[in-house]
Amino acid sequence: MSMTLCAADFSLAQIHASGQCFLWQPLGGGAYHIPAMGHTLTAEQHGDSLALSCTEAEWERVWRDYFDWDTDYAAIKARVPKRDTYLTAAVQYGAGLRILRQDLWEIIVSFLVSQNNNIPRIRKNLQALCESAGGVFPSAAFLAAQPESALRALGLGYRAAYLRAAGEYFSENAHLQALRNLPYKQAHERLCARKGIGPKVADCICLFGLHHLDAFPLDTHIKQILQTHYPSGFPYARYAHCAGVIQQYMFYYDLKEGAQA
DNA sequence: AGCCAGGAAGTCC
DNA sequence: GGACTTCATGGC
Repeated sequence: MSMTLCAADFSLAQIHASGQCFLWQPLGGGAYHIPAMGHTLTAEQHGDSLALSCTEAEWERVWRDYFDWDTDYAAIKARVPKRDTYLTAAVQYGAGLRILRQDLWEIIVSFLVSQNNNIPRIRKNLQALCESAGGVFPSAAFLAAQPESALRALGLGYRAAYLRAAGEYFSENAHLQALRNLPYKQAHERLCARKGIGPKVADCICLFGLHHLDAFPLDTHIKQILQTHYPSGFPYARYAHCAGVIQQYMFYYDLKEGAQA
């Protein structure tokens, strides 16, 4: 390890388990191997002590941004009123969560794979995709060149056709860049025009791939939570520009009852 | 055997 | 606009 930081509102274990990144490899003992942005990092956390395998220059150039280090999560948590006992508990439970700033293309692929799927199998599918691409994350051009049958052979099911179509469209790098330049609503609308991308997956791409914190993905967990704990409506207005983070606290809090590691 | 998983598309009305 | 149904796959 080449550097050590003091980490507040930050937990590698919680981030890894929270269903936003699927290729971290747990090494045991609080350590993770993290491939991202064309780099790799080994990170190990004990309490608020975070040890990293990178140089300070690489931290500043790559990982500081990736971990969303400079967003004030304490300020977001402070928006939750104490009388909201459910969210108060959820925020305390997932106090170390972050919305990583991951690569847009990786997020598009990841959440195409995620639809009607579960987290352990999403990991397996994405690992199989990486292995088929020679050990790196498959590029858009690579997916565009795959016969659908080759992708189905990896266990991707009907999502194989969606991945191929996305590969063809996003091989044009300008299409990725255009998304980055749009505000949330317009990015969401443009994403929904792609085959295999509906409202929920588009929101995940906006939140995790474009860091639009207004995005509020409504998956089966969140829909159920809203029915149970907010039958008269969720106070979206209270969480303007951070609803996506609040959503992530709720999602992660809900996972603890599910049997997913 | 049936239901669920970070859903979307197609087909009705 | 909504409410079904179908689409692969694996785990429980």
